[in-house]
Amino acid sequence: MIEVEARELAYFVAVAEELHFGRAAVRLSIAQPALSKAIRRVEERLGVQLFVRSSRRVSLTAAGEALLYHGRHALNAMSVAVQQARQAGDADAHLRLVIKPGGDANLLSGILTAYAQLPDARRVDILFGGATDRADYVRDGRADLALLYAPFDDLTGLAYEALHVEDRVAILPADHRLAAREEVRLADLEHETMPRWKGVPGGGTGPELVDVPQMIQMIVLGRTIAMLPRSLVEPVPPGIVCVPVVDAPASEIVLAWAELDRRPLVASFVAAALAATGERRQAR
Amino acid sequence: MIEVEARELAYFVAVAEELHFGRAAVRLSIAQPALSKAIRRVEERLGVQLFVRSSRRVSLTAAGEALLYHGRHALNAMSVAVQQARQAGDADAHLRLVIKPGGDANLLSGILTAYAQLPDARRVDILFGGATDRADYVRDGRADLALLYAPFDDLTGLAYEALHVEDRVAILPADHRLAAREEVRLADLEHETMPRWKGVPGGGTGPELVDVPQMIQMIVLGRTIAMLPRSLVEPVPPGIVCVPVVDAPASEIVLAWAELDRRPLVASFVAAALAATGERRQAR
DNA sequence: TAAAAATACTCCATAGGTATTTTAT
DNA sequence: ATAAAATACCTATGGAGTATTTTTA
Repeated sequence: MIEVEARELAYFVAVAEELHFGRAAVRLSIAQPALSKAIRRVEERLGVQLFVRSSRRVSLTAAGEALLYHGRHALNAMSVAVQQARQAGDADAHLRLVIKPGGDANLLSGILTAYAQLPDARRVDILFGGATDRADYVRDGRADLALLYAPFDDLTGLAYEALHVEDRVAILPADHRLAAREEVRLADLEHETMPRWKGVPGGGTGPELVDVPQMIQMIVLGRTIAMLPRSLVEPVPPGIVCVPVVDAPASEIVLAWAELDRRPLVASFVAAALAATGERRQAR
Repeated sequence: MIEVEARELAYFVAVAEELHFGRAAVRLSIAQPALSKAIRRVEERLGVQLFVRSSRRVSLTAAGEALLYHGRHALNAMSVAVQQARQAGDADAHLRLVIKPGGDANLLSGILTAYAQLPDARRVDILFGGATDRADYVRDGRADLALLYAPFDDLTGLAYEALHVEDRVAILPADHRLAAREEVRLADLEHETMPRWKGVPGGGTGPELVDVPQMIQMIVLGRTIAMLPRSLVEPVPPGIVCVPVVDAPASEIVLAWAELDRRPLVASFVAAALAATGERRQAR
């Protein structure tokens, strides 16, 4: 029935990430021959080669790529199962909500107030995640809920409800050629310098930015412009102008949780949040 | 790092399903004391009790319920990882599409023809699943793609594209009081006898049905009426009348695949299917 | 020739077996 | 009284260690 043990899969993932048996063995705190043997064992049982080895280079086969991708997910699911069991044992564990500092569009206090009214309300721990990893907090069980932005965040594996829909604005220095416009279109911004966001692949050709204050700096200096949901630049700092981008896809603030997490505990919070923000949208 | 091995988790799931250490041990082909010890070991490492045992009854704790639910998913993910690795090693494996016999609304031949034109087309194996388990074929890796019905099938863990949207019709015997109507509303059907479908919890109060031909029988006999997407009763058999239900949520035929499956192989088929059916809808 | 993986072997931790006891209905 | 889980004890498989050899850029 069980073809590969979780430990063996973790060994494989370590080697696949390091592409070096020696370093992977160190990372796993086992000896290199034991690791070599374990991987060979797995290859034998699966009947496929996972690595192409030479004494100078280790690389993944197509089968190895597939096992790395799905294996990471399986290991994550194993650890989630353990965490959920632990937490279910603790009858009055706190709810954990992860947000981006300053990224709640002023919805949070209303939500928390509404939730606190419920008879089954638990204490809520607010965790501060980065711009890009809050979804992972939920996927790997470090948090129960997250405030995320659609369509920016990857919502794979999550269920969600939209709390707030807002238009997107171009954020321009006050002396920019488009700053006086009532509205702009995506085509107007086509040749403008847009920033890259740290940890996010793709994006524009401009400076690499870490957070909004730094972005404001760069815009005031005329080094870049940006396009964001309006709430992220409220209040509008001096020297900056926000112009609605009428044809950009709308941005949504969504409350997300693990798709598999059907605890009433979580549903209650979501219901309270929806009531507090007055939105009704269809859940997945 | 690894807190519970896959084998231990499988042991736990077996006991949780049987609620009996002896029977679970038989099912797992190990001795009962070994199983008792393994479960105790897991409980010890997790620091939570999973079962309440007496010599007459075994039952799950809240922690056990959580571990059963998430553990099943984790074990499934482990087995999917293994299967995907095996299949990736086989460079010209077939695509596996699961459908319900007669449930393709005549879309299938067009899709297959369009797909066969592609330069990277593989052979397509058509699997026949039951009314309710086709989604599971995809979730556990027995199939790569499925034709499903929204909102009937549970699409958790799947990504999908809608191929065809159709209205729902009330299926009535020719002598029914509503049979002459141009259209009906849900309220008109409120006190009618609706069938239960085998393997589907809930539903109406009428006879338990296995398939559409049997349903037709029961409707002709006046034992029940039903409401289904129109394509499932094409051509309309004699003695039967279909009347559109104007306020029922629309039914969609969707082409679904595992959310985590991002193989170009699958994407190609989906693209061909969309082109062949002429629909464009947003994927998840 | 040197870095790195594979092989050879040894050992022991532990999963699993059998026999028996304890427990709760 | 009895069904069923837990405990006691034993065995052996195989995972992991050290030392060494093989491989190829």
